[in-house]
Amino acid sequence: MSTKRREGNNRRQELIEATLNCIENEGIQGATVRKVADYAGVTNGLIRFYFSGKDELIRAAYAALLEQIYVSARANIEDAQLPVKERLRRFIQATLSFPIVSPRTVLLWANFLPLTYIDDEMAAIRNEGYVETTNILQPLVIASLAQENRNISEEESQRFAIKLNAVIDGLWLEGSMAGYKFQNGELAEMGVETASSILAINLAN
Amino acid sequence: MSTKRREGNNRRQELIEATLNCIENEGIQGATVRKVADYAGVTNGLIRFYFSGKDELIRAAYAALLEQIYVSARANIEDAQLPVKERLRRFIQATLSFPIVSPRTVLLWANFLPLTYIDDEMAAIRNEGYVETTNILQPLVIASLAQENRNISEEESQRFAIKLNAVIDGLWLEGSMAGYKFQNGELAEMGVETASSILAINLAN
DNA sequence: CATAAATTTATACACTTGCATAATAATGAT
DNA sequence: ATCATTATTATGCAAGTGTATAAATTTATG
Repeated sequence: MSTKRREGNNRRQELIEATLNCIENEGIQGATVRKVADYAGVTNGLIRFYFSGKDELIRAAYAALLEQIYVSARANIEDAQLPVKERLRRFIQATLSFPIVSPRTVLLWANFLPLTYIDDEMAAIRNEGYVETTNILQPLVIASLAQENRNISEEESQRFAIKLNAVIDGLWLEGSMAGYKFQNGELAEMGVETASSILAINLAN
Repeated sequence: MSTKRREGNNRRQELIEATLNCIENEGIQGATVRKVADYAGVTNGLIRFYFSGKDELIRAAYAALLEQIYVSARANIEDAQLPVKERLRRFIQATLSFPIVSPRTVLLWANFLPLTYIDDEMAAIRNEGYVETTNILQPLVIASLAQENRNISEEESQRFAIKLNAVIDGLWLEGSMAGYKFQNGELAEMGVETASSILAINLAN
């Protein structure tokens, strides 16, 4: 095989992407160093040049996946100028749209999840982003209800956040695995509707 | 090793249970025929006496898991004498209680899920029970709302069922993976509350 | 209790796995 | 152009994989 050199300095990122593609198509058990190398169009030895071993590659791929999800989820809600209710609505809509809603994302998530119960370092990667995501909803809930002069306890707001989070996760699963059931934007619409019901507030625009 | 013979005719079931235990603890990649045999306290050759190969063992284990989930979910709702609202409430409560809510169940579910996208026979096993479960909620929704003289379209009832299913799935995930957050029965209570909000009906007793 | 059938173990084999190491090729500095 | 550095391939190895097969043990049957 002829030795091809990278143009930029993106081999490491390419290998991570190849890992995700391989896991998506072959499953975590099918993701061997040789198959990942195939997906990247290189030979297996190269992986050990950029990663200390397979474990580090898998961990890097998991971290990259979570990062991609977080970036998509937080799109458009950072703008502090926006009304709170609109930020809450946008968060729900973004989480219930492509690319978060897709067979690929849910498959990768499901493949990695068990590893976080076996490998402590994988658990740490998961927890890093977990708190972050959890703490998005609760402040938005508190602020949105405060706008309607509804002041709720800390405990109540936490339960609201958990309920909203559950609806979003459940619709994400259903939309990702049975996407043919939903028209464009329908899933996000149902998410906003349900969140409105739970909070007894009108989030639609 | 001394050859120990079974008392009853339950070796096959024991091997399936051992497979589930092994996958729960070691993940699907760690579930080799030798490790499964260890979990069952036999030697690896025996697996081939009861199953045509590893694939059949995995499929049997997946089918057994789904069966266990379905049995738990449908507990107490078969009784046609019960008021519909109570049957709906019981279904939600059962799905949001042990053993469906547990790290084991969600871990096994996550480990098997990717296989249903790779192996057609695994996909078939999943689909067998899928329609069955989906069709539980929608009739209960229609009947519950009809009791309040609210007649809804087929499409509307379907959307309600999808929303309820999403809440249940999402709470199931959260409760299984972060069970420490919830007191006894709290998860089921939140499920019934949320379902009540979505349907604009009082399901609590 | 002797013999056949059913169950379980033991062993071997070809193949795959992650990883190590050496050889080769491409790049950059001077 | 030369040479050191970086990147990539090629090759090999020890351990683990699923599976096949024969041997051993237990149970059932007469």
